[in-house]
Amino acid sequence: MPDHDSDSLLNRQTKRRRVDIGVKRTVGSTASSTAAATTSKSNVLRKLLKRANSYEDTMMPFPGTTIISQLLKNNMAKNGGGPERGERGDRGLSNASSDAPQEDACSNSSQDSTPQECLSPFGRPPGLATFDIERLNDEHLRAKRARVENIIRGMSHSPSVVQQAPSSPRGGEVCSSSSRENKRKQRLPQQQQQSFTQLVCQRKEQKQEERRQLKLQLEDMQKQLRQLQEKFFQIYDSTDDSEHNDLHNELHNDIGNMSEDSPTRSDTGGDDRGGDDLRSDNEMSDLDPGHFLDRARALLQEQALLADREKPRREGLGRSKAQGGPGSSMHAEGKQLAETLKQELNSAMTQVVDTVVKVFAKPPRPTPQQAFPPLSIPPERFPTVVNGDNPNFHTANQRLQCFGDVIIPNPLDSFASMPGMPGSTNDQTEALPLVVRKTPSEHHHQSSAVGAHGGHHHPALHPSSLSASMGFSPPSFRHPFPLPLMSYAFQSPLGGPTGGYPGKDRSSPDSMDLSRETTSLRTKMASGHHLGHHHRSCSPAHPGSTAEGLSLSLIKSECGDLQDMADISPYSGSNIQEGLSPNHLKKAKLMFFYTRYPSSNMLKMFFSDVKFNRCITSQLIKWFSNFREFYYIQMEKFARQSINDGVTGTEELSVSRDCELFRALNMHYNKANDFEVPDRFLEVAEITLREFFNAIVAGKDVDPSWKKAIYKVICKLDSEVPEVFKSPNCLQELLHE
DNA sequence: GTTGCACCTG
DNA sequence: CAGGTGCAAC
Repeated sequence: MPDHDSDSLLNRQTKRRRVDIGVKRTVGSTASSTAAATTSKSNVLRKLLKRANSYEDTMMPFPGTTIISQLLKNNMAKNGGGPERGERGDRGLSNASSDAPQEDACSNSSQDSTPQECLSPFGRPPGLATFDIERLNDEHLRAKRARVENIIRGMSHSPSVVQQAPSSPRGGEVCSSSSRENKRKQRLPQQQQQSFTQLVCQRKEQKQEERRQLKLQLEDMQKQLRQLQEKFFQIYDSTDDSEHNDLHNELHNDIGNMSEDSPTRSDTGGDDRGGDDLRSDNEMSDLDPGHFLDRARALLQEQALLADREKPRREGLGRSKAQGGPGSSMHAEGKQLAETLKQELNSAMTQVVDTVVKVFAKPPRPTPQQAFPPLSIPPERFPTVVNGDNPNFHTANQRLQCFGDVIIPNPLDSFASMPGMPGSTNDQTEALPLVVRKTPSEHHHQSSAVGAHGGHHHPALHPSSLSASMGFSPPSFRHPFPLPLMSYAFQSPLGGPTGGYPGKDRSSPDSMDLSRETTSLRTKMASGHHLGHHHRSCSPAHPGSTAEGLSLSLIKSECGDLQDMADISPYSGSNIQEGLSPNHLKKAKLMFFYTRYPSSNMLKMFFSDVKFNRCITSQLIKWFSNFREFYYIQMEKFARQSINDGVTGTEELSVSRDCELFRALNMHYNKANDFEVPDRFLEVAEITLREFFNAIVAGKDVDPSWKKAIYKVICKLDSEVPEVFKSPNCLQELLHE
């Protein structure tokens, strides 16, 4: 036994070393994943775009996509070509952005659209039924046919349709065609490419024309704004020059910026109104309507703010508008002017919106009643970009929103909830697109009561994932669905026949922004049964939060639901929680004073108010494992310390309630010190300490597995946990004694 | 194949 | 405290 043990443990040690390497491996994989991060970003985009494309193809396009596509394209352009460009840089835009990597396109197609598209250009034979089918086997002819089809299709497209297809923001500026077409084009010989290029140029011209129009309109708007400004400053410049100079400049810059290329702005994270606003205005072409709206909005707000600033100046620092305050005539006047300005700006903005919508909606597609009214995206969505948040993130999500919601009726009423909150930059809405409506059948447990269909979940959405990064502090809640989970769990039904969440998509740009818990959870979920082994990790705890239950309960329940539905049957009572709460943690810690190695059954008995599944069990076990870890670390530490202090025999070692060791332990397991630690624990602690002491003195600690013997001893020292702990209310009962 | 554990890491 | 990993026992 000892031999075997030492062998295996040595072996284990080497493994441990490998674990260390494994850590490095983790780092390495992290590195590779970061290296692949750019790739994955684009993967996600591609996926989304591809989906959009496929939907465009299959579902009959509607104007919304056109606009969105345009927006996205602009956004992509703004982001310095976006991740796509970065990644595919050498694939060359020169070779026409149509040069979508074939394999990639294929894989995408295989995921979300019909496989044929990938296998053969004849995925959509109808238009060419007259061709001899028998010759399809001939590779050459096949390619030829593809070319012809392509040309025919291209010619049959009305120029304005160009706008409709290009949803590929991957810089499909020149050849704005769908990815499928891209695939085709790949196979085109050069001569054919030429005629196609002609087409492309035609379309480009058309686009330019539209841009010109837009530009004109925008210039018009700028004029109006300037007039308003001047009007405004005529009055106020004299009152407080120093104060207003900044804003004045800002406003002027804003005006200037409005005609700028949005890309530049977004590249710098948004708020670059620094003053290089005199950039050449040549390429108005990439003007982003959303951005324009945003700027207009910002302008409006600034002017309103400007007007407001006058008041505190006279009334003190209060931010309240103090309408009834002792207003001077100047004050009232300013206020009135501000109101007027607001109104005018509003109308101006409305006009702009209408214009832009008109221009972008121009493509002669019928307007199906779609759940995605053009530009129903409130301008408030865009300030986030300007505000300096990661533009990639937002734009990516906007894309998600666009494409995802286009297909599925907007699941979260996200739009409905947003108007009326100008400038609030409702952060959680940014991630809403990640949510896909859950089908009732998939979520028939308590969680369904959480409001999958209620539409009220988003205020507390993904508390676990976004609260940390965005300072979003969820109120007490019966948590909503954890978004990443949902995005995983229900991706499959939506992902087309092949379905499934691409396992390789480990580090999507979105997931990178999410908490690691949920991210890795999704990862694990995605990896299917591979998580079987260490599923315990599937429950991100949320100790920092005040509410009980928290998101972890739902996530856990998700975990349980998805992994073993069978485990959760016995509980349907209303008192059964789905997850472990901070109180459960506290209780577990107190239980540790009695038992260091509780069995699963014991845990189930003592946490009877929790709906057990494998995840819960694992989490509880993990808790105790962590407790032990801390416990043994302390023991070793104090044993070594006492050795250093000159202690020579174990009889000198004792653990009393006032010794440092005990205080450390008590602080850990009984922080509030509102529980009286049983004497038995002191005994066990003393024994443990002495075990460590002896082992260290004997030099056993050179053996990498030297602790194992100690563990063996300690695990036998568990004592009965008082019945009180079986009560769900044990904490109250215990702590009030 | 599952489960529980220790270890390491963040 | 949780994630991840390897290992061992069942």
